[in-house]
Amino acid sequence: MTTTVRVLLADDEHLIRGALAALLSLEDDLLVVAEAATGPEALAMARAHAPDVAVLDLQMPGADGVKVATSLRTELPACKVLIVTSHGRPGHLKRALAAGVRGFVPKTVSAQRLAELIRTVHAGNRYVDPELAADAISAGDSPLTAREAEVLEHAADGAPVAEIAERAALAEGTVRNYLSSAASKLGAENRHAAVRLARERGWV
Amino acid sequence: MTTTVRVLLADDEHLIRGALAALLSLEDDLLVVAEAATGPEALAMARAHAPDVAVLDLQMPGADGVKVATSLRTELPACKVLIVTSHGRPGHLKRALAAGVRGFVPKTVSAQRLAELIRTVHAGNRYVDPELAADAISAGDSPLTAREAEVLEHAADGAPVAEIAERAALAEGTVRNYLSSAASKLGAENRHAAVRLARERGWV
DNA sequence: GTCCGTCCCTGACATTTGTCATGCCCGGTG
DNA sequence: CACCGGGCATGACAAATGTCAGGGACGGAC
Repeated sequence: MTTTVRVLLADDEHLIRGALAALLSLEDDLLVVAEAATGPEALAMARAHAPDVAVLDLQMPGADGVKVATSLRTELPACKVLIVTSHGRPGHLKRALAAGVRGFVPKTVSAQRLAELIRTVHAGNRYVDPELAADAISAGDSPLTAREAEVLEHAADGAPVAEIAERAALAEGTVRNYLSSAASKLGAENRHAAVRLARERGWV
Repeated sequence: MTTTVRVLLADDEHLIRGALAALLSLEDDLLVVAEAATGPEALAMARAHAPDVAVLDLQMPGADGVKVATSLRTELPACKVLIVTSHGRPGHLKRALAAGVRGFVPKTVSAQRLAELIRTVHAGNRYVDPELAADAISAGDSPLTAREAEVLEHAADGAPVAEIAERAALAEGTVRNYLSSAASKLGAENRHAAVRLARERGWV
């Protein structure tokens, strides 16, 4: 005998969410009990409906899937989290696993496969997409120190050094130093390319 | 009496494409005759099946929705194009309309609404999402000259000026000049922020 | 035809950014 | 304890970037 799995669906794209809800409803052991379009909404819905499995998009307005997962971990430990994403960055996978996420797959999987995976994580097992896992392993850990990452983040929008220095409460020379060492660690020509690379790998 | 509308579905995310195909099939006047995951594939499928309406994702590997639309316009003038997108940048809408696209909507619409819109464009009418249209109008036209845009594009990945100069066959001083004027037109502090802004508005 | 505005292009100069040598503090090792 | 090694922080110098004034080409207005 199979019990019914109560599912929460969170994705900012109505089109996908609705379509997915319809498709998952075709599986007679899955029941979509709630939908959400933003991070905070997902959290509220989870509190209200206490689903067995939460399917979260990685990028949502308000709070991303990993942040929601972190909150759920403490508030609803019984609720398993499965993350789906369009652009899989290595660092995100690592953060997701650290947040107690049970599954991590790209949106290129079929709905059929997603249904299977919902059952898999509900049964207490884990699953991460092999390709994303390989990427994460080959990309490895972030080589950046805490300050380097912090400064790089402040530099992300192309702000001049003076502004970064003020925001980080550091001397300009120090900021330049961190940016420079971050860039060389990442193999980038300059800080802007470094920002791009760090973003791609999910390290900022 | 309503005739059957033959639809081509192109999106790189299996999950969405499959779900969408299933949902649109519920409408008895819509028939999904082909699916594609990349730009070139969409083009090939369109040639093979000559659909009435092509529903294209804006961002796909190989060639984006607008490029595909441009090719379709000459090869299959009878095929109406409807573009769906997750992140609507003002400039994209403009380029899309210039390419003869009949509809332009964000992925936040419901499947029900999408089905209606497929009928709308099939009937020969146009439809663009009001909010996206408002954004496009308020953002206005690109204030950048041809050269400014070209140089800005070369600068997009954070390359040093010397490299940009070589790629564009210009003196370094000239390149700096274009970058500077582009930045000031966009109200950016420096060229990197300028690149970011131009991207957001879809001007590069 | 001549004027005016705009785009395209350039080199010289000022400013910002990247690199280097250096010093402090802290935790782990012998 | 004395000695690393690594992260944190700084200022001085070299290199890249941004700014400026100006010149040539072209098209539309008068």
